[in-house]
Amino acid sequence: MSHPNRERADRILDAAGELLLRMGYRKVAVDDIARAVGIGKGTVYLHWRNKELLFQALMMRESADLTDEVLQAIRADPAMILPHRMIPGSFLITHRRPLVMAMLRGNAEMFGSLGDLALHKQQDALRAQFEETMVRHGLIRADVPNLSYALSASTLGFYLGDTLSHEFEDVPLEEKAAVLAHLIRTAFEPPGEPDPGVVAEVSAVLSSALEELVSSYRNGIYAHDPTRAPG
Amino acid sequence: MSHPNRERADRILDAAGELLLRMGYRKVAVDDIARAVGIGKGTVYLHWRNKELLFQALMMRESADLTDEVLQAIRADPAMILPHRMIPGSFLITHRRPLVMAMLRGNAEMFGSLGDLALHKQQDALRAQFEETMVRHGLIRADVPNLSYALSASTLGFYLGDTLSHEFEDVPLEEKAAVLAHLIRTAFEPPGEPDPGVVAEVSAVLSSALEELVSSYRNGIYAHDPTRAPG
DNA sequence: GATTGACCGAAAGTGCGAATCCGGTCAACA
DNA sequence: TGTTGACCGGATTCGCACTTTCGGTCAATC
Repeated sequence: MSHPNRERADRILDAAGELLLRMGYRKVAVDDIARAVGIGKGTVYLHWRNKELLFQALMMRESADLTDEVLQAIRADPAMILPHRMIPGSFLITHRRPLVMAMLRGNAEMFGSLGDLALHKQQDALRAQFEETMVRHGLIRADVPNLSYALSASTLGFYLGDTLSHEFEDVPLEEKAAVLAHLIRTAFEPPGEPDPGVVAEVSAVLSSALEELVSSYRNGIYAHDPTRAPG
Repeated sequence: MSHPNRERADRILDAAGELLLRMGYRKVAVDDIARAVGIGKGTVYLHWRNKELLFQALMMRESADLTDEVLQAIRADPAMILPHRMIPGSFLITHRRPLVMAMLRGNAEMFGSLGDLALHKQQDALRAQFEETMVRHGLIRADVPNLSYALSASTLGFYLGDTLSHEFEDVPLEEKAAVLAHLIRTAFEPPGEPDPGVVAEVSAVLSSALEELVSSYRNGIYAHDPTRAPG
């Protein structure tokens, strides 16, 4: 069985991520990555069929790690699934991952035509499930019009933040998260304290959904399909 | 007194706006504008010293017209000054002005280095006054952290809307405005009905501030400074 | 079998003179 | 006095040959 070292694959992705942040997709040569790791260029192609798949794997790993961080936070405190904690929490976690930030800001300089492909599909599915679960358990108000759009639009501005305007770029991230928390709680959550039993149940449901997403990401990372026989 | 026709100036700005939308700042030649109006190129320079000032005048007129529309809406119904009506109202009015939309989306293709200059300064000042007045009269909650940032970030996503993602691009504009209204009311306004007396008073204050802004814009449009004597 | 780097060809970059475009001016004109 | 468009020159674009870069392969090597 041809099983290229996973540890080596990770070192390759480490180098790729570092170089990607520094010089952008187009300026990073596969050779650069190989030399940074101290291996031959051909070896990189033992792991992924081409450059694009390599970087897709990199972004998958980033997504997996990020999702895992959220998952851990929920495990540490199930009340984290409440929208006004979950959303600002994800906001903070995401902002500590420059590659993910660059990706969802659509940084065209950094990712030259690096299509997100199925990556967003799964996230969208999860978000839909999140919303549905929340509404069903009464953790999000039923009277919000067009909930999907409402959440998306309300949140977007926080992520794009000082992409334009620079006006608030030195407001501390935690303070921005606090503002987001206020917004989500007042506009999307029902008044009063949530029922601990419901929280525990929803927490369990979402945790397993997140687990599934993480392992789905992880599976995609090292799939290089070495046995590609022609004909 | 050298007073080039204001009506002609307006026709020039009309043509400039049309061409700007169609081909972008760089591709619009002053000659194109002149020919579209049916006048000589030199005549354009009787109105503005150079191309950049012409387009600044165009954007000023857009801003003036937009602001005036908001003003008229307030005059027609003073309750329009309530945040949950004012902000979605401005949202709708703005979205009907493609040039303004392009400008605040920072459409670099369309405006090549066309600095906003003092244009944003005044809008920021007005926004600050709006917020301060609202808070002082109890029309916006006092417990919102970092109000300026909160309003800005909450609103931004609605304006940027489907610049990214395209996911919600065929949600009707009015529905988006309704979502925004819900957001603003629940997150920024105090519960209960506002006092009609307060509404009338604030309406008067804001109206005169808007009037001032409109005429400030209008003054800038035709200022071409023909008597520029050297040293 | 795993690994490598010389090698290939396509594609992108470079240098540079020629051609073109266009903002801005102003003498001529109405 | 108001208007114009030919004209100027700086900047941009174009054409084109040449060079370099780099993704991907594979015979040779370990």
